[in-house]
Amino acid sequence: MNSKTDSVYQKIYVMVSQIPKGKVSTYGRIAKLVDNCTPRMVGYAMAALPVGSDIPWQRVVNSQGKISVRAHGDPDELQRQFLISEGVVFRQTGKTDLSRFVWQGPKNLL
DNA sequence: CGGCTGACTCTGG
DNA sequence: TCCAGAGCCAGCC
Repeated sequence: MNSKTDSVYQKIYVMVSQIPKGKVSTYGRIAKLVDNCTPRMVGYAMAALPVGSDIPWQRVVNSQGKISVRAHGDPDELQRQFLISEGVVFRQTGKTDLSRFVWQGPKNLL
């Protein structure tokens, strides 16, 4: 991986792409997986994604296990539908069970 | 080079 | 449990 040619955003996109179906991850967790990255950077990187991108941005939620509302792009309810169709269960509070669906990271694959 | 933008997290009340 | 404020940094004009 040429991290020198890849921007921080690109690293984030690659990391998000590693999230398996039926699992979710948080901005903060992705940030810890990516070197020199902060939770905001992850959010900003997602915000820069075009609609219908190859990146499973839908599997990224905030630390509360809830879907963050965005100004542009796909609506939050669409993101919720995507996760539900993947097997992720949402509580009536609008939050998902992170202790059950959160992606522990690539180390789990090693 | 300077200013604007933005899908967050943490802490305290 | 919910709400407000502060900290934070890469991209793109």
